[in-house]
Amino acid sequence: MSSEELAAAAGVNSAKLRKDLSHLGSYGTRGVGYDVAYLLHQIRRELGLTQHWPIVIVGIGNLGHALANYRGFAERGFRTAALVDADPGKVGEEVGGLRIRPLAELPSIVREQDAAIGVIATPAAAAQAVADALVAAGIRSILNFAPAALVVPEGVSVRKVDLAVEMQILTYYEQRKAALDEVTSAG
Amino acid sequence: MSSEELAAAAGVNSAKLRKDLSHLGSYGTRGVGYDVAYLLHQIRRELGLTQHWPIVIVGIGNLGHALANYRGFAERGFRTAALVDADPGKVGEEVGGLRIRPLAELPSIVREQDAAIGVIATPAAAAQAVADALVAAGIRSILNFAPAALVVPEGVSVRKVDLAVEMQILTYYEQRKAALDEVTSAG
DNA sequence: GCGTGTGAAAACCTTCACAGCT
DNA sequence: AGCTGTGAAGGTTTTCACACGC
Repeated sequence: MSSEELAAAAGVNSAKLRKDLSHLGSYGTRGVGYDVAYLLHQIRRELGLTQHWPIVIVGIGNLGHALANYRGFAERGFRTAALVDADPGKVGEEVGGLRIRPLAELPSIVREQDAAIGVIATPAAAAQAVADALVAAGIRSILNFAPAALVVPEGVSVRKVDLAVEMQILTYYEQRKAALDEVTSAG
Repeated sequence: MSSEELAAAAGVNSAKLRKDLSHLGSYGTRGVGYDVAYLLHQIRRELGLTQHWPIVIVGIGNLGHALANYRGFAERGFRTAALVDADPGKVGEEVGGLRIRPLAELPSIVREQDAAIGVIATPAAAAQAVADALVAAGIRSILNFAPAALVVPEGVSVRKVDLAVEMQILTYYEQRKAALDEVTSAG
């Protein structure tokens, strides 16, 4: 398959796609294109998608529930190793085949399961304390769904997903579209 | 508050923060800093966060459930106007105080509720068909949680949130950290 | 004196365009 | 002939650094 076709499928410029792929090495054939299966294998290897990563979800509210039951993770190389909640009323409850465990067990969970990623699905007010607990337990990668800016030590990676912000970005464009419509119909 | 303090809180460079704010106008005072309350008001106005936006959630599985019950939206100016699912078995069921409605009702929902954003929380296989239905119903902004690249007409905005990709980015860094550790301990 | 607002410089990213391999 | 891989060009974003107003 040519870079032109791959780029069209991905919605990007073909030169960009070729340059990006060139960072992995020369896996294309001039005059022919790319062997998609081989390319996928190389990309997976480079991105570390060939191994399975155990994750710990903290905060089993609505979002935590959804994440615990989400099939997409397993399909993409992630295994939900444990569920944790600070609420003693929730501890012991079973969600998606896993028993909810207390925050205090984080260190042993991380050790036993060799957990690589902590997912924070708590309210914003609890997020920093949970992040501190995850880091203390040995976690070095955090995916944060709480609308809070986390402070973590050097060497710990944090990614934040803020659902409301995603929508706000859409409404910003929506507003601009509306303003543009007005100008257009007036002019 | 100075740009230095605001930048530290946001985790960015102070010059960048000042330049970004300057696009909204001159809301700071030289030698003093910014009036945070006034600044927030100006930012909210510019970003269109002063009005409430009705949203429609399509696909009431685990994620759809979580989104329907998520409090964070209301706090940030979004109102869940309707829940929609293609599964006749789910239609009529009540989630978060709203009755699930069939896909066929999308046009009337969008008209009656003046819905601005469609949220796709379906499996990947259904995502394009749902997007087409949303666009046909008059929606011009889509937030897509399905791991699928949507094709939409000019003038329709799409944002994609892929939870597995977020984790893959973390594991990529994790892998690089591990490789670096090896080199360091070997050298 | 202090901190904003902003030209200019530096860094970074994307696209062009074509030499070179199949 | 056709498509990759990549220098060079063009564009955008980030940072620097300082004139200017409080």
